[in-house]
Amino acid sequence: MFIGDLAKKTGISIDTIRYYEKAGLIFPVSVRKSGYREFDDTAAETLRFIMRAKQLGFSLREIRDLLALKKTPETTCKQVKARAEQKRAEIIHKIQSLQEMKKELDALVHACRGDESGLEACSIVKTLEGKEQ
Amino acid sequence: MFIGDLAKKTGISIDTIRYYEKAGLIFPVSVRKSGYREFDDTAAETLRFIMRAKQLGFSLREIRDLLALKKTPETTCKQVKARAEQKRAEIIHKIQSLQEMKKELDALVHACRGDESGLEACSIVKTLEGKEQ
DNA sequence: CTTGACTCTGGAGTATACTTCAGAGTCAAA
DNA sequence: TTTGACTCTGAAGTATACTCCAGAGTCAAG
Repeated sequence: MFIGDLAKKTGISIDTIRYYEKAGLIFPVSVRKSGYREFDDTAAETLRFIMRAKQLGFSLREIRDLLALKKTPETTCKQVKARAEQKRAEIIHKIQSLQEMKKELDALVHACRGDESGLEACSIVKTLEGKEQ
Repeated sequence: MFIGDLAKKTGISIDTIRYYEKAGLIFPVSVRKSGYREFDDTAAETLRFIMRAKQLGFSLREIRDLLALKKTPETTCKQVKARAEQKRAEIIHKIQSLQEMKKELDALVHACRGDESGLEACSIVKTLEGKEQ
């Protein structure tokens, strides 16, 4: 699979894939003498992981670290586990923040009639008027 | 409260606060003839909201939209509710993605002895070897 | 072996989100 | 009223994450 096929398969542009390779996030399984890169399906999986992680606010550097967990060749088992646990804690924290935000929005949405009436009658707005500028 | 006090209170730099003001995320309660901005505690709350939302992968534009939900002065109740529900759906989606990631990390962490042994013995690495490059 | 689509490298350009700076003016305690 | 810390504006600079481009070379079907 050349880079164009991978791009089509994942919806990520060729330039972005090359950028990710320079940033150490993804690697071709082989490179021909011509410089042509060849990829396999795990590359597509990795790209999907990158997209998901990006949407969740992880930087490319952090994503590179997450991916590195999966192929560290010179650290001990203990170190690998410690990094996995740290990332797990970060993720739990993000989930909690999002759940707080969701709860706030739940309260707003459920209190609101959601009809064509003006804002004077909107309970979302009423609820918030006392709290925000 | 001047901008420096707000900066100390929230840990966000003066310049960043001014940048957020230009981007329409935060506003002083008043501005003196001298140009000096005055803020109140709701500004600090807003800044904390911004920090939280940023960590979760929302762009400044999206955060501005979230904040705008709280003070829309010219739309109908229905429109406000629709936007709240849309943001709620986005947040639910983010939570689901994070929970998938957490599940993956859970499996890795719990399967791992986490001792000083080399990577040949590390179950995290073993688990992933078959899946990633 | 030609041809058209594809890929390469390196560098420049763009959007977002800050960050720094200069030079001028403001605040309020003493 | 002086003084030292603080604030203002506008513009330039930085980091991250792409995005685009030129010019040269490669691939594989016919």
